Amino acid sequence: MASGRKKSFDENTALNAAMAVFWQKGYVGATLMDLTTRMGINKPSMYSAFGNKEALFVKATQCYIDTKMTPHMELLFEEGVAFKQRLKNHMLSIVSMQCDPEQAKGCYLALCQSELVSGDIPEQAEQILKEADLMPSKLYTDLFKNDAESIALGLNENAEANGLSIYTLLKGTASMARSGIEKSQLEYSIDSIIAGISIH
Amino acid sequence: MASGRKKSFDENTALNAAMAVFWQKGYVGATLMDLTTRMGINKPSMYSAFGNKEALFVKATQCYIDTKMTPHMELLFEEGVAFKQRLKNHMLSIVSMQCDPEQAKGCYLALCQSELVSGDIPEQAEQILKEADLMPSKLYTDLFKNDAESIALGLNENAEANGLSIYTLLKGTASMARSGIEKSQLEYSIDSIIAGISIH
DNA sequence: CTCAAATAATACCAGTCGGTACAATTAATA
DNA sequence: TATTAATTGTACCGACTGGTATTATTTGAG
Repeated sequence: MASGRKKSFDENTALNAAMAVFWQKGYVGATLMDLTTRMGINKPSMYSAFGNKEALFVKATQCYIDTKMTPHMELLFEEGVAFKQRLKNHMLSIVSMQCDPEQAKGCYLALCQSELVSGDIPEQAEQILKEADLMPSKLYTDLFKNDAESIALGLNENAEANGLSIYTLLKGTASMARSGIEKSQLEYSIDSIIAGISIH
Repeated sequence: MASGRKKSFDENTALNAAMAVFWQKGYVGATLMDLTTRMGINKPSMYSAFGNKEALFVKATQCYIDTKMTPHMELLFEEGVAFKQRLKNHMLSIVSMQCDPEQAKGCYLALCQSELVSGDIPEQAEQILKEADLMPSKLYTDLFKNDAESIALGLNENAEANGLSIYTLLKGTASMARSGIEKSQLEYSIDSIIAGISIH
């Protein structure tokens, strides 16, 4: 059996490039020209490797979740670190990425989720974006509800509202980051929201 | 002198319809088809009345600022209302609009500002969006710096950071609102941030 | 009633969109 | 080395983009 011409590009490298484009331009705004140019391949190669624009987007989004979002989560459960400090470390880590000048500013997911209302996002893309939006809400709520220190502090009483407050502020920092604000200017708001939820 | 055929549509009504489309789809996502259909006119009428897509966008954006954004500001300076209560009233008023089911969810400006990074926004549109982003930062900072009650509470010490915290949270609520969350679920985060900035 | 001015409607323009057919290359197997 | 499978580059498709030329319609003034 003959085995054919070797692929001249690395799929994972190309996928990361596509992720960077969607991160910058969103789903609708990213054209196949933008994508294939940054991926360093041409259209037929993209279509044979990933299917179509929507399938590429789904894979790029999953890649973002796995490599850019999930890593911040373990900071919430670090042993030997006080609850509020864990919360702060987690949020600082996210804001740090949102403001990182080496990649697109803000949050890939927040950007693309804002496109959903337009009605121009195909079905599977819509689904993964909506699922990704539910995940943090649930995670934060569970944390406030179940963490021993959180319970000791009485923060489990308003677990859902506390979780939503954290998530809301992080969406705000994503938006601010996209407008070009520096990380150092956003740290204060993290302290504020953590202090604020401790009062109610 | 002959005076010609009467215009069959109201410019202000059409402009409000255009505003609604940009609010839903952003600048890039809003096509002339979307716009003219919702405006109830055809392309040549739009071009003769407003110039082109960019000029229409600039007018629609100014319309949003004047009719949808500015009205919330006076709540910050209402006589006989305590400082934190003024802050809360102001923020609740904004979140109420962001979640209003009668119009597009979230914030027109936040949505379109998120498109700036893509590089696909023409010059004048970019300018008005950037200016509109600086306005709230400055307003909140000045309020914390100069308001008598704010000074009495010591909140003028971190005026800029406090102002940025408020603005950041409101961008977060805009993003949450766009995802379809209810107003009642966001009120808690407002109390949290106001309580939080009082502590530092 | 005629004429001129302003509007509206239709049709069209070049450029770009996502997507694909087809032919030219490349490489391993027989 | 001939064959065959896989990837590449080029050229193209219909649909849609923002924008406009042209024609048809409506109006008030003379």
